[in-house]
Amino acid sequence: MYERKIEENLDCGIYLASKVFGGKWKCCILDAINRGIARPVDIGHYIPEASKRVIEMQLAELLIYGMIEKQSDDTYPKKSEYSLTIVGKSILPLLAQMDEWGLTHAAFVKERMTVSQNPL
Amino acid sequence: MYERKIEENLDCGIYLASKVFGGKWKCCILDAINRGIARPVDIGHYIPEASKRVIEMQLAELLIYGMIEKQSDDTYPKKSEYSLTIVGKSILPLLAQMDEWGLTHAAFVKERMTVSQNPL
DNA sequence: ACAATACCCGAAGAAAGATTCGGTATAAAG
DNA sequence: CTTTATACCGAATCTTTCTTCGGGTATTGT
Repeated sequence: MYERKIEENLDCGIYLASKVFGGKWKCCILDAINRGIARPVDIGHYIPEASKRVIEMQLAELLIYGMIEKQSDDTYPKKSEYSLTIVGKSILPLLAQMDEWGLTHAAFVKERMTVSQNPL
Repeated sequence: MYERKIEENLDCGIYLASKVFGGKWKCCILDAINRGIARPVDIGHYIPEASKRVIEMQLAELLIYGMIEKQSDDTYPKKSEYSLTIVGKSILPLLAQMDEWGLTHAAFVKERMTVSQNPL
């Protein structure tokens, strides 16, 4: 079984928050589910750049953290549906603000990145 | 020179934002500088868990992105001082909110993590 | 001279995270 | 009976990020 090597600081709010929704596509997944895109296949179509596997893994994480919940009727082909929990919904305003900050300052940041030659 | 393999999407505000302040200690560094802890040595003392090197690297990144600026009078031993730029200050409310969200839901998340046996 | 201090940098390797590929399960449709 | 569809999981490999260690520079104090 996998065991983390480097200690975590879950008492830092920012650290905990970024653990919960800091994966490569978690924000997009939450956004998709919030828009009613409930099933893994459809989330995959909504975010075509993300690999199928990472969506599965991050859905699993979000489930563990209690950000989303799953309804899975056992008809076949399986049709799992995910929805946001109350706690899951509570981060949406935060994501919206991050997005807004990013879009507002995108030009500034890009400018700075090209001026200094470093590719970060 | 290091070259990124995987394409980035800098047009997503969240992606850009997390690129700018998403490193392991960038938030803490910004917090420190905001509190007037201006010099690398002192930042290091303020965040003893962070390695010296990562602080240097993340300071350099924040400088490139224009979140902080450097005053370096060339007396010796060198005394560089960092301060937040206007743009750098503009993310502070966001960080405060992330921290608040994290602290508010820390107990919930930790509970969920222990109930499901997975160590993430 | 020479240590001490403070900042910065490079490079090797470890750790975390993502990607890729393959597999399981089940039932309905062809 | 074979194919198709959907969800999920495991493992190898690759990419990115962090750690660790060492070095360089230039001044001040001994």
